[in-house]
Amino acid sequence: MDLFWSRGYLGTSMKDLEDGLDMRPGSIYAAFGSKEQLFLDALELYAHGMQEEIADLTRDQPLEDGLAAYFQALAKGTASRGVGRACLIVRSLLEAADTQPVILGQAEAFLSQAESGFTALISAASVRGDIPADTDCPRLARYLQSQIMGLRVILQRPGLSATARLTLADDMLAGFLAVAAGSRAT
Amino acid sequence: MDLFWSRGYLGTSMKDLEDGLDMRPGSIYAAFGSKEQLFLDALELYAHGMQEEIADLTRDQPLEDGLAAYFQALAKGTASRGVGRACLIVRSLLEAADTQPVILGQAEAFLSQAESGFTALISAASVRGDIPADTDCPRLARYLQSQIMGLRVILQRPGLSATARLTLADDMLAGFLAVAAGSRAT
DNA sequence: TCTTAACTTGAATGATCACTCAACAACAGG
DNA sequence: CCTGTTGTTGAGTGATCATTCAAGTTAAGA
Repeated sequence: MDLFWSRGYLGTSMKDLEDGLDMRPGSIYAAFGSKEQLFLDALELYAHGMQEEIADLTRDQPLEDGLAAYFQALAKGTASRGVGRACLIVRSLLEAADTQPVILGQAEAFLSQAESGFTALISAASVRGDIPADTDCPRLARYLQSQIMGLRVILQRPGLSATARLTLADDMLAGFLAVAAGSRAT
Repeated sequence: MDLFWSRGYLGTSMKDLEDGLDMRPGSIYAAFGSKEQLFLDALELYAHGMQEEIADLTRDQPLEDGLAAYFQALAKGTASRGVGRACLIVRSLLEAADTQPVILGQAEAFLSQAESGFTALISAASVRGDIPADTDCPRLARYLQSQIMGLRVILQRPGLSATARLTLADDMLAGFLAVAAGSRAT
């Protein structure tokens, strides 16, 4: 998975995979069927881990604190799946856009799944009282997801100072809270 | 440029370029030197156009209206360089991350250039009085840029309803204005 | 120890990759 | 009409691509 994450689907050759998995081509094909299927398996593994990470955000703390900690971790590069790398699903979505329909479809599906995860998170927070009770949860979830996407992409830039990263994380949280306070169901 | 934009650097073969440019390999190499150089030229062309687009945002209207129109255009897919495709520079940044250092460097440089463009835009808006005069312009520009990145990436998803897109654009603007109102220089 | 099934190996496959270059065409100045 | 220049052509280069498969290895059951 790490190989695909750092090099992308097209950028990862079977040679790379042989070395990374310490398997010979025959074994790889016996186990996974094709390079594409292996990639899809890796993508699913990644997406599954990300789902857990989303669910853990508010395990022991209110939404605001969980998000604050998450944004900070992203900015510092200490988040488990955000070490200076944009989301693998986003990466795959962009890479597969016009050329790899199967991968595109899966990436889309996993993003939709992640959106549901955020919706559940926000819904629970509104029940708990962290945010207004009449919040339009799917709508706010979509906003949150696109904020995280933007943050993770911009953090990919090598030349961005540590303070700029942290300030950006703060602003992201502020923006989210402002929209959360205002995005009521109609 | 359109070829690279839709298929990516690795996903575009010389065969594709021969067809797209209607040139034979010899002419392409005589004119551009290498596939990488051709890509860099295309990236520069794209970045240049984007710079103009940024500058035009507030040509005849206050910042808020210009951004609102831009977000709407992105959501509807009518923006000139946002027709359902994420930014080529962002795409290249992700694709080149660990494998194509030269392209990575250029993508980084163009993003930094775009950030300057946004800073100038915001600075002018604060002088004009659209936003508080003591705004931390580079900081707000970074926030705006990451919002646009997130928006354009999420709009790349095929399965996203038209109303969801427009609502998201509205929320983006609301988030930006809230952060703009609060992000003063210290 | 023999049989059998499951798994691994790595050389070989044809396709495609980015790239080169000797031959050729187009045309301007003399 | 020749000559020099500039640009184009496309078959050909070796490398690398994803993939296959006959042969070899391993291990468990009888």
